Amino acid sequence: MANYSAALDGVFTALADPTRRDVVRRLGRGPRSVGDLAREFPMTLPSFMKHVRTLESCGMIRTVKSGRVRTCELRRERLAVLDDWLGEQRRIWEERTDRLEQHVTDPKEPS
Amino acid sequence: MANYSAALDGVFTALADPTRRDVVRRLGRGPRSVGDLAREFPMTLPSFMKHVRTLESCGMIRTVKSGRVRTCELRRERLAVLDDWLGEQRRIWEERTDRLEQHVTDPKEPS
DNA sequence: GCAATACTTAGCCTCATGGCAAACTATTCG
DNA sequence: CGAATAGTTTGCCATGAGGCTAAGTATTGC
Repeated sequence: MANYSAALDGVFTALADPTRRDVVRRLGRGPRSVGDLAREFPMTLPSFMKHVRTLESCGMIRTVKSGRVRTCELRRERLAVLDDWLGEQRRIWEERTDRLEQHVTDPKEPS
Repeated sequence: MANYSAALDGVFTALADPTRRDVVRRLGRGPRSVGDLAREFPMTLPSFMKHVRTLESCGMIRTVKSGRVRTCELRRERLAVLDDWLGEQRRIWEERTDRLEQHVTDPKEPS
């Protein structure tokens, strides 16, 4: 469970941008080519490609070039890092809640 | 379920920084003062305060100043926006999976 | 082969982010 | 009151993110 920090940095940063979240959402319905996706966003292709590269380098998507077309596919399993982080948070909260309840149950606990 | 985009921007951006994730983790164990927290990070107080403000303005924490001490408290419920987003993603994926399975079940489906 | 298509690369610009030091304000302790 | 404590404000800086245009490369259709 060591240090997922770099992975978390990448995934959270990638998803912090609405364009990239939108790409993830669209790719959820199935693979698409870069150009095909890009047409749906109000920016130039080079700009859009940066988002694709960002998503790829944090592992959220996989891309393959075949001929002159680059196809993007979502890597759903990558969101596990978010689940893990959320899970860890909740574990910490529950520990705390347990401690608090213990104080209530056993009021002669030293302050 | 309209447009959580601004909230998502804020929360994802806040959590994209390791210092801020760390603050969230520490606050999971209970409220702390700014100075108390700051001592555990290798940066100056003003720099640290920026992180606190970022977390506060996206709603991840609440802070109250009493006397000369500002106390920070986690707002656990704020992570619901992440749960919602993850949930929406999964819903989309499942819809897709259903469609794919339908093609397998009913192979005379037109291409 | 030539033109159109689908990216890629290069270079540039602007703004936001994260960090700093110095100086200031407001509380609290002795 | 005066000093120490706990933040806060200000101003500065370097870097990186996200966007653009222009020009280049590699495929594919006619």
